[in-house]
Parts: sequence; C-alpha cells; structure tokens
Amino acid sequence: MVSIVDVARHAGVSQATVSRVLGQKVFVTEETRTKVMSAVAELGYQPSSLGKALRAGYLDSIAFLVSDIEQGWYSALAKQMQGALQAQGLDMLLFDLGHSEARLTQMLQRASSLRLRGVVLATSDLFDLNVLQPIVSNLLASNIPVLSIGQRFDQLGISSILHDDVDAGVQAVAHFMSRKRRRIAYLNRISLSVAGRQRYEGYVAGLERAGLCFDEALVWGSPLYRFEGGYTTTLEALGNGVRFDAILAGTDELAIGAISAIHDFGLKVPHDVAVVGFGGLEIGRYVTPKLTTLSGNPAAVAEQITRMLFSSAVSSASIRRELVVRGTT
Amino acid sequence: MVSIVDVARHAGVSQATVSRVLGQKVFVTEETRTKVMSAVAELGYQPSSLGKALRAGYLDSIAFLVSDIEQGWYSALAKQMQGALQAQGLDMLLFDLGHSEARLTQMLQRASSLRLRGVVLATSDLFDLNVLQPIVSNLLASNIPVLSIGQRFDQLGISSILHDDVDAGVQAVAHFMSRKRRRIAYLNRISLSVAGRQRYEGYVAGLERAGLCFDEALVWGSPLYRFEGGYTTTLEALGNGVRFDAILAGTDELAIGAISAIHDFGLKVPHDVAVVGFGGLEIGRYVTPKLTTLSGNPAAVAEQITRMLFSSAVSSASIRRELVVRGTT
DNA sequence: TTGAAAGCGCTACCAT
DNA sequence: ATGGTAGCGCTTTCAA
Repeated sequence: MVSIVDVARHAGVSQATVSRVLGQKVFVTEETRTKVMSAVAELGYQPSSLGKALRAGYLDSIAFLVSDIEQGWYSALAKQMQGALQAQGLDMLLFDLGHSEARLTQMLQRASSLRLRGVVLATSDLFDLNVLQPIVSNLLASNIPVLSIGQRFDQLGISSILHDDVDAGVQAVAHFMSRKRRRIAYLNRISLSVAGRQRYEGYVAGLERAGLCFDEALVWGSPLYRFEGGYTTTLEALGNGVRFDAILAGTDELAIGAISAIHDFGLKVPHDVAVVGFGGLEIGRYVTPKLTTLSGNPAAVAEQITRMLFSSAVSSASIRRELVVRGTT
Repeated sequence: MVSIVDVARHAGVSQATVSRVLGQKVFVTEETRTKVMSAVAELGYQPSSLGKALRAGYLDSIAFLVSDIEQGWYSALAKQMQGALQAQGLDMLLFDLGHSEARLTQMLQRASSLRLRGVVLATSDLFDLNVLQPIVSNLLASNIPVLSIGQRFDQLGISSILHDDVDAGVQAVAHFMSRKRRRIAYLNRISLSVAGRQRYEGYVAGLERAGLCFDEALVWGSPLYRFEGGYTTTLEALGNGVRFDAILAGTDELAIGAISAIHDFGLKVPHDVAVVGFGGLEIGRYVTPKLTTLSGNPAAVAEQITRMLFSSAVSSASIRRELVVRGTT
C-alpha cells in the first residue's frame, strides 16, 4: 500500500506538505501543489481513512441499527438515510437487530469500539432500560450521540423522532366510523412494541370518543411480524368465530397479510371487512384493493435525523401521520 | 477515552501484557490475567477497533453495494448477509447505489480507502467495464477481494454468484404453455440490466422451443423499476391495444405492479392474463391471487458469499431457480 | 510557505 | 511469562 510518505518522497516534499495539499485547507504554493498532485497520480495514492480516523479519534461513519431491514419502513428509511448521510461525507454501518436485545447491546458496544460518529437506533421493540442505560451512557460519555427513531428514550437522555401514533389510531377509528364500521379489531404486537402500544392507545381512545365499547376479543396482540403475522393471526380469529367488520393493522405488511387471510376465508375487502395499515409503503398502492393507510415519511425522518443527530439539545420530534384513503375502506 | 496504556498502568503491567490478555492467544499467569481484567472492568476500557485496524492494515468490515435496498430481493439478501458476516466477526457497510455508476465508483474507492476486508457488489445493472476495470484492479491489488452477485464480471477477474436466469425464463414459458397461453409478454429492463437480458434470453429460447413466434410488441423493455414500473408499463400496453394472455415479469415487484394494472383495466388474473415473477419474495404469498414466481434463495446466496469472498479461486456459482406455482397462473 | 516530529491505540517482534 | 519498543498512516502543533 502506498502511503503518504511515499508520495512525499516522490514529490520531494515533506509528509506535512502532502497532507496540507490534500487537506485543501491551508495555503500552498501552486508549484508544490502540482508537484504533490502529480506524485499522487503517478503512485495511485489513496489516503487511508484508518490513519485519519485514528488521528482524529473517530471514523466518519454512523451506525444504523434497525429491528428488521426486510420491513418496508426500515428499508425505505435506510435508503433515505444513506443519501442524507452521504451528503455529509458519512458512511453507514447497517446492523440488523432481528428484534434481539443481545444483538442490540453487542452492536452498541461495537459502535463504541469503532469510535463512530453517531448511532441511529430505529426500532420500536421494547428493551430493558437497565441493560441499555450503562451502554448508552458510555456512548454519550465518549461523545457519540445516539438518536432513537420510533420510540422515546427520555430516561437515557437521547433525542427521538417518531410519528404521532396515538393521533393516527384515533384518526383510523374515526374513519372506520364514517364507513359505518362498529366491530373494529386491532392487529399488532402490543406488549413487545412501543409503537404497537401507542397505536393501541389511539385505537382505544378512538373507540371511546366514538362511543363504541371495547371488546377484548377484537384485540389481537400477536407477537408475529410482517405478512405472515397478519395472515395467521387474522385467519385464527376468523377460524375461532370472532366477528368483525374492520381491522386496524399495525403495519402495512400486517394489513396485507390480514387481507390475504380474509380472502382465503371467503370474505371480501372492504365489503365484509375494511382494513387500514400503518406506513404508507409503496406496495400498498399496488395490492387489490389498494390499501388505506396512515402515511409515514421516511424522507422527512431521514432529514430530521441528520439535523438532530449532531445537535446537542435533547428533544423529541413528532411527525403527524396522514390518513391516505384508498380501496380497503 | 481510556486506552490500553491506562489499563496497563492501572494493573501495574506492561501494555504488551494487556494486549496479550485481551488477545487470549498467548499464555499468561492466572494472576496477571485477573489483575488486567479487573483493571479493564474498573476503567471501563473498550479496545479501539481503529488502533487494531491501523496496525493490522484492515478494518474488520466488508462493503455491501446494492443497486436498491428497497427492492425485496436486496433487503432480504442484506439481512442474510448481516447474519452470515456477524458469525465471522465482520461488520457490514451498506451502500445504496441508486442505480448510479458514479456512486458505484465512488463507493468502491471508499472501500479501498477504508481498507475493508472485502466488497460484495449486488446489482445487475449494466456498467462500463472501462470505468470499473482500474478501480477493481486497484482493489484486488490491495488484497481486497470483490465478489459480484447477480452478474458475471469475468473480465475483471472476480468471482460471481447468480441464479440461472436463462433456464428460469425457459421454465416460465413452458409453464405458460401448459396453461395454454400463447401471447406471452416480457416485462423488464433489458438494455440496462444484465439479469434482464438473461431472463429475456430465456424467454426467447422458451418461445422458440415452444414453437411460438416472437412478437416485438410483447417485449416491454421499460427502464422503470419496482411496483410502479410494472404498473405503468402494463397499463400503457393495455391502453395501446396490445393483446396478451400472459406476462413474464422480471421481478416480483414488477409482477405485482402489472397485476394491479390489469385489475385497474378491468381484466382478471389469471383468467385473462397469467403472470409469473422472479424472486420468490414473501409478499408474493400474500397478494391476491397469490403470485407464481421463480424462486430466489437469499440464504443460500449469503452463505455462498461468505464462502467465496475469501477464497482466492476465481469462479462463478449458479443457483437454479425453481418455479413456485401459485394463483396467478 | 514548508519541515520535523509527536502521538492517536494497537500488536508483534525482540529481549529478558 | 513479561517488558520495551517500533511502527501502521495520518494530522497538527511548533520552528524555521
């Protein structure tokens, strides 16, 4: 590997001068500049980010920890983040947590050991604060900011960005009411997901506001994810003789799984059962019927992330979800 | 930041001894070991991967370059990769190329500058070999292996892993024949995508083998991607009065977009038009009707990647696609 | 404007 | 079994 000393020797200048030329900050004679640049070109020199990082004390990368990259919301967010970060000259280390707390703590330590510039934690899974506390404190003490997407971690002293899911839940129920639906089921993880709880809270508040009575049998807090979770949970309810005319599903994927189960059971969407999802994923516009959903905004979130990650103020940003009415309601 | 010298001082041993204890390779007295370990614990010492990397000459990370992380195939692959790499103690830098050659070259240089352990390039977009050649050579010369997923780059001297798309195309056409379809359209990027070309080749070979005549009007080489590409392209063909009774779509996403367009146009799948996709994504099992597809195997590919990336032999692995017959045919 | 040199944190070599 | 130390590639003082 050709290093900066080789370039210096080749150009007949000092190492420091090469560094200055490449750093483009300080003034250098046009003559030495050309000398150095041609040496760089001739030797095919590529500066080592490692040397720079060791010297600087940190690597120009941030960690993006995500509960499940296969979920459309997270892959959309990852893409937006990648773009936003690149504009700032930062690389992105992606860590898929697979909903595991052990993985999370491991990856957080990794971030610390790599002296990253920051950590973005995007998961609404529930974690043990006592486990996270010391690790996050460590990170913050090492001047590595941590930002949470999808749930607040105020006790850990970090900022967060989320959608207003309680409001969204209320909106959804009101919309079902306008469609004359009265037996509205809630399909989502609840005990293990903070977002699941928020949406559930909105659901309950919405029922109350509408004067509907709460029915335990219509709350499906299955621990499963994605299409399959929506499918099996809904099919099970149908098989058990539970009756309902609407489903508020915690993600678009759960919603699509639910719709599939409803069809397989021989019922029609939205005639027999109306369905609303969360996320506003692109897929929702291409299933039949098209999915009504509470929009999410990955671009806005990514943009907020880059703004908030390096701001020392601890705060919590909330983004409103808009109801996008399509064919399933 | 507490470093190894602090630990050494605190434990009353030399820096080298601390390193040895932590490296766990060499023999150390139980006594010194405990001394060191307790110093580590007391100081909350975390080894810097940066120091290690500079010393070793490389960072324990690999770059995963992907044309579009939002496409289901790539996010599934990313997830599998993450798991497989972690088992080897490697981190994964994710770079979303957004189908841009400029981004690709930039990211490849970045990999070199970061002294990564390897680069996995997962895209079937077409690139200018003359542009890639010097950069890849550089990488290989620096002992950074490069592996291609989804297309061969034999001229660049790197290994590749792909599915057998020609065979898959032939399988699809034969399957359409068994369903009595004669006017089979091909929907996919062709001129800009190597996989698109392979699948097209299989399509043409399949038609020939079946004795069907090729019809230019049934080849929709639109440059668009994902659901939207499938939707607009198909709707346009329908609007133009093109008639067909089957579509071979280059990805599951294109297929689902096409199905949506067919419905919106007032036709039925599979009654009027049968559809086959590529990829075997989970979503295909939850749309209505369920999608017939040529399976892909992200787990198998990820496993191959970890095997082939560090093997010096240059080779090309091909994985057969299996036709998964479901409701759209 | 340029050069010399220290030092970021680590491992591995050479002594002891 | 342990200690001393060089050196990975870089930036940034301090001097000239």
